[in-house]
Amino acid sequence: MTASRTARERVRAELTREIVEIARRQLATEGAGGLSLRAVAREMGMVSSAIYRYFPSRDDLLTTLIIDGYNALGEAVERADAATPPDDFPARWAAVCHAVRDWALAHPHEYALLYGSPVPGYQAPQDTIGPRVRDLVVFGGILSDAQRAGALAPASAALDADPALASEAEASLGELMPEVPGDVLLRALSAWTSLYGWVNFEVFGQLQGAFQDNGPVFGHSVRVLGAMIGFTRPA
Amino acid sequence: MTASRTARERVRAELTREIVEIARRQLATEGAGGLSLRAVAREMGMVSSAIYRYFPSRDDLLTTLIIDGYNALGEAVERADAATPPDDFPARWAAVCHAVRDWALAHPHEYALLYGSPVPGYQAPQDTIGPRVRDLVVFGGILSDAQRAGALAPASAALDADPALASEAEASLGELMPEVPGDVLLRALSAWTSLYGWVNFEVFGQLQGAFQDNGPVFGHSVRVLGAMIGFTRPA
DNA sequence: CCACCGTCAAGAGCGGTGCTCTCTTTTCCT
DNA sequence: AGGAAAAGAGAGCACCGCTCTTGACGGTGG
Repeated sequence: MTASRTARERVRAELTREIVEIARRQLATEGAGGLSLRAVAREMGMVSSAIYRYFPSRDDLLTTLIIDGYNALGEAVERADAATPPDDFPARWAAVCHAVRDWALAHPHEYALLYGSPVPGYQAPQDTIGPRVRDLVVFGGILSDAQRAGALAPASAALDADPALASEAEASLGELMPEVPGDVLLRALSAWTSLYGWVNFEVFGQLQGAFQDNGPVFGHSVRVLGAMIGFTRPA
Repeated sequence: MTASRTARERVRAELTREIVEIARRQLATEGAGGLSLRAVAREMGMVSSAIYRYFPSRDDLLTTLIIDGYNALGEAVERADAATPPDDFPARWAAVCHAVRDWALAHPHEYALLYGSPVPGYQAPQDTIGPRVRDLVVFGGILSDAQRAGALAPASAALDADPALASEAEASLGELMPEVPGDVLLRALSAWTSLYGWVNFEVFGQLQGAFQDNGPVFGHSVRVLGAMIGFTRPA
């Protein structure tokens, strides 16, 4: 009974998958603005209105692509972290950074969809908040592990944060990265924004021609930021 | 003679200005994607094709808005820096940072146009490179001044950069911020990306709900980054 | 076995877009 | 005053997202 029903549902799932795939390819070549339901339909040999059986609107298709994007980036980051010795915290931080940059450079339009200007009139639904923080979860794990292993420098006295600020940071980030003191969380936040700031600059062409090869500069920046966070090498 | 000629040219300049103004208002309310030449024409009581007498394409209008945006941001940064005691380098750095953030939060759509995903199919012409770096020029001035005043910490031995990297940084950024050693330039670059990374996150809604008020967190982050760059307080 | 009913593709159509072309009107210069 | 240059008006092209209606297909209950 379900077999026959799934017969229909299977072709539906397959078509849905194909739509998303074609859409992603168009996204990769044309960018988010160039994604056109009619073009997807054309490429599938469908009529444009038929697409609406599968995605009620362009925004819904976009949402799917966004969620997929966050998941792809998150997986890349998770893989990079998992492939690094768990007690070498500077290396894990560097692995995460390079994973983010590499993925972004490999999928610039998808990255733009995730971290660029929000699509006008598009409001991200709640479904995106889970996948959206997968990279942050990995980063939080590294921080927590380092803290537990005593491999995180304490806050420097010269730069201690307002205690209220530190505790607010602990409250809002404590779930993702428990046990890490607020001071360190705030430093880590700066490093995190620097990572994504760099990638934004690079993907969006802001530092075009500044360096012959951005890779080494990025690598050095990652080391500097790791030191700012306070990671110490394994004993 | 020129008076009569300017009679026509004056109305042309006036209309051009009005087009840009309406376009900027639409940009502010609708976002870059919602900018429509037809809507601008409607609001002016013109026919859509008449707009093309003033801007040959939508992209050209966008370019004007972009240049204006860079100039507005640059001016805000310059003003903030000029209003700060010239020998208080941490304060000047902080002033620049807050100027960038404040302007971005006040003009989110214009900011998105400058630092968000590039508009698909749009290639920034050469005219933008001048205004584009006005903020960076200010930052470079602060760095150079601090260096000359001996108010910049030298590179820490533990984090010295590859000499080739440092010299490449000096070569590519030396014009904007002369006399600053490459090591420091690389640290400053990290701080700069952190600044814009933060503002990106905030303007694009990425850290929605993370903090009650982002302002103090940003302020602290700016102090941390200033310390990372190596600014020291005036004697 | 078959009639039924839900699912789906197809097509036409609406209002919108950027942009081009032609035609007329206005303005300026000689 | 007359001709050239500039500007506005209008129609039209190809595209877009999206909606509505129509007809066909196919799994399911009687």
